Amino acid sequence: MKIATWNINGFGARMDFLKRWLADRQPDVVGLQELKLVDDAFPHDDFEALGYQAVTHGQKAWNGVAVLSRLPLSVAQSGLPGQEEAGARLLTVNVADQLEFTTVYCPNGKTLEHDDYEMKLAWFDALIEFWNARNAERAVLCGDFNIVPTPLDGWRGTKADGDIFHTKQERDRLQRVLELGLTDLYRHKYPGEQTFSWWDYRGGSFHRGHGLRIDLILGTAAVRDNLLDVGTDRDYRKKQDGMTASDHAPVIAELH
DNA sequence: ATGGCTCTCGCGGAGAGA
Repeated sequence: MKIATWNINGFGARMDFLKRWLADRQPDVVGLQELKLVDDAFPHDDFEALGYQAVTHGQKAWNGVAVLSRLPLSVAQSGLPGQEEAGARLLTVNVADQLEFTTVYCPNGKTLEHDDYEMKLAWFDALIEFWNARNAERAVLCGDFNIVPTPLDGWRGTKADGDIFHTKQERDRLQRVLELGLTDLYRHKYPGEQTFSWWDYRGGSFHRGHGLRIDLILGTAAVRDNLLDVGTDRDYRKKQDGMTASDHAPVIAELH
């Protein structure tokens, strides 16, 4: 089973690029973030023609998450309880009674002084509470976490410590998520390697290697123990036949 | 660098992203 997470930065702007990627990589289950699309506008027929059932939790212009799957899906949770005002950022589905799959678009925070930073921390507290109440043996929590887990995961290393995305408060929240029984699949498989999943559009960041690893696939022990491989799909951070890429690349994990 | 791209809304240019 091939699972993936991808912040597509606008479904409308990325649909053709997304279809190309699905046909090329053939993932079984995909969590998408930043659709910036209302649910009614999602072209389900187009994706069913490609073999994918879709479930969306969207909103106009901002945020929005979805799961695409080649296996039957049922919705378990749409929206993080108590955090509705933060926007459409969480979707949990059951995949063919084989896997509980949650995708998240965690708040950005903007700056340490902005109200959104406190909102980000509170959102993570709610996520921890939400996950703590779940108990599926085979579960995945994936998405855009908007936190750089350790200095190894950002191009500026320890020089970025304390900046937004790199604060102790944010990293402590992520650590508490992991302590709920989840493993960061990439870091588990490649303990000392550096890879990124996001690069700024500006200033040639991609080609200069100025990126961050903020898109994560976390799994329970049952998922981790069935991990074959995991990595960033860097080719899809690049333009494809004139189609612009998202500023995030897909992250793909292959499981037994 | 003092955010230099790209997205959405909507028709100009502002706000957000990370």
